[in-house]
Amino acid sequence: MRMSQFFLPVLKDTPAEAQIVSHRLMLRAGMIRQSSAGIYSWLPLGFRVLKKIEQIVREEQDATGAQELLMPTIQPADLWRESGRYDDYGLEMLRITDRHERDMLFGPTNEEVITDIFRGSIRSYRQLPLNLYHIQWKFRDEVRPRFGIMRGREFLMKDNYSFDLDTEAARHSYNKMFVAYLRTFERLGLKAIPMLADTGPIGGDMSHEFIILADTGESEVYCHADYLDFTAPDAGVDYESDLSPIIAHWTSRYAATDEKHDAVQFENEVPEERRIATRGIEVGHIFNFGSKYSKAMGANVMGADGTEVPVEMGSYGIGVSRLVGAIIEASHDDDGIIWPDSVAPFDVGLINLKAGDEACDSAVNDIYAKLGEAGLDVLLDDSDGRAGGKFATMDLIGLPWQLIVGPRGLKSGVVEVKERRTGERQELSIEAAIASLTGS
RNA sequence: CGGGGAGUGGCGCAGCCAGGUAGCGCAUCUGCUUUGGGAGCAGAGGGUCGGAGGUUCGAAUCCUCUCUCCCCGACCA
Repeated sequence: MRMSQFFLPVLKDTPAEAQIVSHRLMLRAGMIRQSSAGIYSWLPLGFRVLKKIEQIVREEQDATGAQELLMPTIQPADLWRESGRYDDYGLEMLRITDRHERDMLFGPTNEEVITDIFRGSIRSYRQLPLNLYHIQWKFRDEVRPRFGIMRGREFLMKDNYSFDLDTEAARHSYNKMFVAYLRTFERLGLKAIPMLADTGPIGGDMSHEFIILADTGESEVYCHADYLDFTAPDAGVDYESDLSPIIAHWTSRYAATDEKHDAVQFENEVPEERRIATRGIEVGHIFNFGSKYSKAMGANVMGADGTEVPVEMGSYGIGVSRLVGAIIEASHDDDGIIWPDSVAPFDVGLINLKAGDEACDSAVNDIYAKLGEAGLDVLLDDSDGRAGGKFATMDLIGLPWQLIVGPRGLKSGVVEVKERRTGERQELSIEAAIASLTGS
């Protein structure tokens, strides 16, 4: 992509409304624009990142055997009356009336719709287990949206729903998602720590929030520093095998949000120098709720013994749009964003320091073509701006690598490769620079 | 929902208290010079001052109502 043709409205000044760093950087880097409180448009650069994250989430879901579908944003109120949540959900639910005066709503979540789909088509335990997910926009009419995309009213969420015959099978479905989440967040370049979460009236230990540590997080969290060195299971993990050892490992140290925090236990279990007390951002939440919805909505299956039982369900959410902000909170410096390779909107920023100069233009066009052929996504700054502005913009939008081509270097046959994360620069021949970026 | 703050050109702001017909920086456009970390000079364009009502000879400025946005708190699978 040539920057001269790319819609990238970067801002030099920080917009007054933005308080936290991810919000400021997303606005400045031309990733989003606010439409109204808690509702944003995604501009091309931001949308690229959103899609990259979405794709990683999708791949890790598919690896577990979960199947993607797509449910609507607008749902009928009647389904929610059946589950009993129409009145319970409160003002956070955006209620809509259509032209026939039917009560509708913009879905804040999808348990009712998925349960309706399930009960209409599944009759037998032989069709289980089943895990369905979608990645869809949600709307929750928060009293006070804030932190830009991190706590918006409209947000993109991956949510899935597992269906099993009994609690043992449901636990396995739960464990699968636990492992998939560890892998997903690791691929996104994040250290996400599973923390025991409140299960409400359901009880039990089958609910975890996945939290990344960040000063700007919304909740206070306490955990053992060992978690920072844990590594997620690799891609070869067998989801049909017994996953409980992995879960045991990842729940072996103290980790709790303030609602579940026990100061005495924390001090007893964690040596002082290993205690982490900071703030965190919730990026995922997995939950088993048994037969709460299946009972209320009549989602039953016939068991092997010929008796009909309500299906055991769980739901699992990842805040896809929130992750964009969360990654920035975890990875930035004074100059701007530092994208992990896996979600960067482009792989390389190619800077032509002197557009219009014959030698620079031809070298840059040649490099651009070769990097493209090698499968890299390149953003070429072919504008006729000044060097300082180009460097500042490239640092701001945070592409992992910069390749800087200027008349001075070209005279001695070299270009500069800069790693955004470390700031390290290397002068290399054009061929060597291409080779280092393409890994060949 | 309680408390606080703000709406003036695309962005950041001044002007408001002590009413007199809108200004600064950045950005944009033109020209010249410049060119490796957000250039200089000269010129130009762009604003129903959030909206509605009122007071006044005259309102960005005073009064009333209203809308929107932000911050703190409460709230939040």
